[in-house]
Amino acid sequence: MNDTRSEIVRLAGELIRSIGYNAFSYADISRKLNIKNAAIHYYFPAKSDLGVEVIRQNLEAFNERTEAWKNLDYRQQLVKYITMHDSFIKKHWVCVVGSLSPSFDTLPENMQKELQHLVNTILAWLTDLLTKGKDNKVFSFSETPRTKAFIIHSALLSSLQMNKVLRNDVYKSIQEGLLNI
Amino acid sequence: MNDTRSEIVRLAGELIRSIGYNAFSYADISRKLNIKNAAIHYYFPAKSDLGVEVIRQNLEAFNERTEAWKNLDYRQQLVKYITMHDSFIKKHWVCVVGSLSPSFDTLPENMQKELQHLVNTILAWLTDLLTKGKDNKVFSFSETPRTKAFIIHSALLSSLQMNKVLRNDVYKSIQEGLLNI
DNA sequence: AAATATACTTACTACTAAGTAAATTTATTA
DNA sequence: TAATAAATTTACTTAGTAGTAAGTATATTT
Repeated sequence: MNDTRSEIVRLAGELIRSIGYNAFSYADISRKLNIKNAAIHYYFPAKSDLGVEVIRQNLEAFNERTEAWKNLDYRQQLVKYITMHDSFIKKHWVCVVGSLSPSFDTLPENMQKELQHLVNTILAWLTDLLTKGKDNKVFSFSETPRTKAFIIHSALLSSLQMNKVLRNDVYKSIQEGLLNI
Repeated sequence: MNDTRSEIVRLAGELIRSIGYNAFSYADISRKLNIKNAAIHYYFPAKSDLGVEVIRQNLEAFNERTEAWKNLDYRQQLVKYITMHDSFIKKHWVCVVGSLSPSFDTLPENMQKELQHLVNTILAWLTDLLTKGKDNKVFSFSETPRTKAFIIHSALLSSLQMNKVLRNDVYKSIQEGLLNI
């Protein structure tokens, strides 16, 4: 993987997190990299190919992280998950899932499939963690682990969105609330 | 307010909830209403004027509803709030806030202001309800009412987004989890 | 050294978007 | 009924957008 290609993907990722998939154009990327529009089409013939690659790399990064956390205790793993996107706050970014989900029906099919795959992977990992943590009395909550996973994931994802709109303390305060299990 | 105008706003609202503000065009609306593009510009010179009106009407509708609920007991009011968007599920719609927030930075300034106003109103109402319910021992939770309001609002909003992506039981299951306070 | 593949640029097509000015039809009022 | 105002169409501009075909310079392989 050469430099230009990975820079394109990196920038596309930033653009998706900050303004969304439909709002960015190949011109946004080519301008910043000092290349021509067509150079991006050389690596990613269709915009959706670039979109798929951003999602794919996000999934890869998630799998690498959770793998790296696997020897931590359950509570520490939950903390890692919940603080995973702390650096997004001052940039006013949302996560890839939070960015793409509301406009899901406008996305090309290959991106829809990849996004579903990403969401399922995240929810499966979190459900598994909550199951083990509950069984071992590390966590205590009344919902099923899967429901609790939905709630935690949803609240986190949308706290990044609220951070864009309100620019206040929502994110920090939701985090504290979620850790309280 | 004449018929054409209100039909334009109604359709714009549907489009925002289903595909988002940036993804819909005046052509989508004019096609369905059998009018010309320019007729929409007569009522809403700029697309952002139409966007503002959709948000404004959403706020108005919220205020009317909460006003209508005010004689119900606290728990019933919470149920009303949490089930407010049940009809969106089979249409795969998200709420206006959930649709516009991720692309907040691409929105024109007048829409940003109106959206902030809407979110603040919702959170203020919900915080107030949770405060009163907690004080009267109707609800029991350990977070502050404001934090709890953030969590409930966030989880709900993003469960609609997840419903678009996963098309399964996320929404119902989050609802049940949230009512359990 | 010749042939070939890689990484682009140039220059374009086809299309869609928001927005506007002027003309025309439809409804309301004097 | 004439004058006026409201609602809309016609016809257009401007400014993008994704995508493509053909060419070129630079490496890499034979």
